[in-house]
Amino acid sequence: MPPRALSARKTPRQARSIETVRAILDASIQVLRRRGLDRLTTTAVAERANVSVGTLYQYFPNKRALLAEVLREHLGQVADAVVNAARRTSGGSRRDIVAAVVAAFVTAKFSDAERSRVLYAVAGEVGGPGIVRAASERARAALQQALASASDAPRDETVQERERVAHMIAAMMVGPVQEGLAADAPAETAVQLSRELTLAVTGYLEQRRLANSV
Amino acid sequence: MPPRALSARKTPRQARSIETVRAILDASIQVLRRRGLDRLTTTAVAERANVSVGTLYQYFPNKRALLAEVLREHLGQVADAVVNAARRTSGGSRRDIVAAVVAAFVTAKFSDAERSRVLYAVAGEVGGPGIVRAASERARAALQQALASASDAPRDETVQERERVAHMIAAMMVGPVQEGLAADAPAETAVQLSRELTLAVTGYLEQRRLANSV
Amino acid sequence: MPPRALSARKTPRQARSIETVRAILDASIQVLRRRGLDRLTTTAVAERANVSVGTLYQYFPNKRALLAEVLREHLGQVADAVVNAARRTSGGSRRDIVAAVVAAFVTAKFSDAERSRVLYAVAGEVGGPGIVRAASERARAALQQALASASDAPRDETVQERERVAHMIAAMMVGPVQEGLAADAPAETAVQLSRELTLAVTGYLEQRRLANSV
Amino acid sequence: MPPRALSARKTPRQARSIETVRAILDASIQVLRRRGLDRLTTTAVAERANVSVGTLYQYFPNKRALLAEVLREHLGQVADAVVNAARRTSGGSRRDIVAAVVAAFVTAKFSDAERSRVLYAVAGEVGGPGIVRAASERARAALQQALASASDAPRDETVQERERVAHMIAAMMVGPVQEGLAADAPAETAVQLSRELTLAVTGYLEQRRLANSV
DNA sequence: CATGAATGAGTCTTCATTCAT
DNA sequence: GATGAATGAAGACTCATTCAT
Repeated sequence: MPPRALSARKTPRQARSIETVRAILDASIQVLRRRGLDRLTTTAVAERANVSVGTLYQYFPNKRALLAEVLREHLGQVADAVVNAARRTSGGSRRDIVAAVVAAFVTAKFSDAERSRVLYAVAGEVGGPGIVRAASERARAALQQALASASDAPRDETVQERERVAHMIAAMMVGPVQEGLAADAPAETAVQLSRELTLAVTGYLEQRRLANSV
Repeated sequence: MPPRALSARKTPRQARSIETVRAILDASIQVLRRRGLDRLTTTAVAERANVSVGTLYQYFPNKRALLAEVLREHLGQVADAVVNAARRTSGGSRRDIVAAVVAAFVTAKFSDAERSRVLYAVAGEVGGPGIVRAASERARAALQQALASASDAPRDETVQERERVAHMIAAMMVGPVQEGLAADAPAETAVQLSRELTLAVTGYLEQRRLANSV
Repeated sequence: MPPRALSARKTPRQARSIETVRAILDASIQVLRRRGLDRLTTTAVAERANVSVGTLYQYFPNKRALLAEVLREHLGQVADAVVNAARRTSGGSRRDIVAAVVAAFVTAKFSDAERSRVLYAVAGEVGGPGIVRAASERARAALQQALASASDAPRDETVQERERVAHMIAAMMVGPVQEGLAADAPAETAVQLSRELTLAVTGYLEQRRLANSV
Repeated sequence: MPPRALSARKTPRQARSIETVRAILDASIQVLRRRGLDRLTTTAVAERANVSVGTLYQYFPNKRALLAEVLREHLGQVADAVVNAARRTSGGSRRDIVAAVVAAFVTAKFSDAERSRVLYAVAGEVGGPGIVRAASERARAALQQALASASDAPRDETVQERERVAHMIAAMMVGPVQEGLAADAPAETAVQLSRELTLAVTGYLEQRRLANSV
């Protein structure tokens, strides 16, 4: 695997190294919080992580790679949550699957709301969209599989349709969650949001069934 | 780019001035396309607009205000389209209203897909979220009013519920459209997307009715 | 007289022109007051004078010439006051001459204290020292002549000595007045200052006599 | 140059750093000499100091702070000289104190005449007057104390009067020295100047005594 | 491996000055 | 003569990245 611009320069093996990388990653989010993306400097990140800039560059080839990693990690966790929910409910009713996935997504995003919020800008950066796509692709695949295995899955659906549906569902959740995060909404919003989103997704599936059965 | 005034420095009155501002605004999008947000320089914009940097600064107090205006204009047009669709179908069935609004939103976004795409990063910038909120607020209000006046509007819905619903619908559309734009999808996608989104929104309303009538 | 960088571009003959130049000169001082020398722009001056920049450049070849004129005018008035005082008291006692000259200088400087204060920075600019020298030269010459004609003038003083003395006296007044202006001192300070300065100058002359008579 | 911090960004601890700061400070004066204040650019200073602009900004937050430091250093040295002279002659006759202080001031100013000269413009800048005041305040305090302790100090003088006198003396010296520096005068002038100033100051004290004893 | 001083290309922004109307 | 939009050279300042210690 040749070194690429957006991947880490070296995979840390030592415990010490792992801690350092952890500190840098966390510090990045702190700085993102306090100063915003366009005033995030590598020096500021290093300072907050209590390491020198040189050390930062020991683990990340450049600033973009650092931010990419931060984003990747966050989205990875969110995707993990969704994948787990999908697997856990696999074989259940479509409504149960949907409810679980929606709840997992919303919870993951709101568990560290500020982080999710500040990372929004990073997602728009160069390379960001690709990372977003990768994560959502993974989530989508799990969701698609779960829905296909649902006890009440429609038998006559093509793979292509299933893909499209899973895509839609994954995408549908993004906007409302983003807006919920942007508002100064507490945990209460999250619950509210889960319910509404579940209704929306369930309703979408229902409408599709009706439309197809005509 | 430190936070500063986001409004224009001088409102152009002369025909000549209007053309100049137009050129600058358009050039900004060109540069956004070719170089991306983080390599967008005021000099590059001025050059592409065939004016001097000085002239650019005659109309915009700083770079951020310029980008804010570009975003504001774009979102304004989208909001206009949605508002018109909502007004046009006001009094009709909820399904018709939804179909019209969804179609208007998708069409507006896809009519200049590249512009929509590149502006995504700008929306994440400082100040961007506020502009996004302003536009979506306008769209949401129109949608809410139209739904309230729908021939099949539920009588027992509170204003608060109506607001929440309109909010959800407006937010639901964002993700799928954004993803559709990110893909190299042609006009075909837009049609597809409209249909699916209409199903989703209609389904959402339907589910809410069922849930409330229990 | 060929056009030089620091002189006005054209001597205004018309009443209208004179008013305009007056307005520009006054506006310069206003701007100096409100924004300070390094934030004084030709546009700001023109605006405050209610003329266009173009008009300003009709009367002054460049910014430096404008500021030079402002300084020249101010120092000219001060020099005039001193010259008049010297002439008026010519033939009187040295003490009377000194008292009159000191009072004239202090009064002229304090009559528009703020103007004197803001012009201090201008005097340090390129060309400023020359203008200062010209004005003080004129004042010094008058003072020298008056002292030479004093009823109690020492008979055995060489021209060179007289020149040196007049120089010293003129220079001695500068520091205390400058400092008085820098403080937020009211008119009271001016009176105080005149007295002290008169003592100092008189004392200086007295000491010189004693020294010479030894 | 908007008003900002006038103090150093980072206090140099390393020997290397101290040298660097020294080089920058000296280079500033060189540039002031060759190009004058208004053509002094941070780049030019950095170049002459053989460092990069970045390094300059590592030690000074902005251009103004740099110039302020240059001025502060110069005036500090002058004040030191005066303070030392005052302390050294403390307890002696007023004439001796005055002679020593005047000589110290003139010598300090003339020892690097060009530097003194070019710094004149800097003193007029925003922030300059404050620095000047601070230095002269220190000098004045020392002078006041020395005069109070003089063997021939008037017993009936109030503290307020003593303050005023010291103020006057400190201020009186400024003008003649400034003018002496502006002329292309060599060391000879300095001697001449010291003598005349001593006469003036002594005369001032004498006149005050006469005035008070009436 | 860590450090952090040094680098300097790259940006934004200002403003004196011109000149077509 | 007056206007003020346009110009663009110039300058302050930042910050990702390197590398000698």
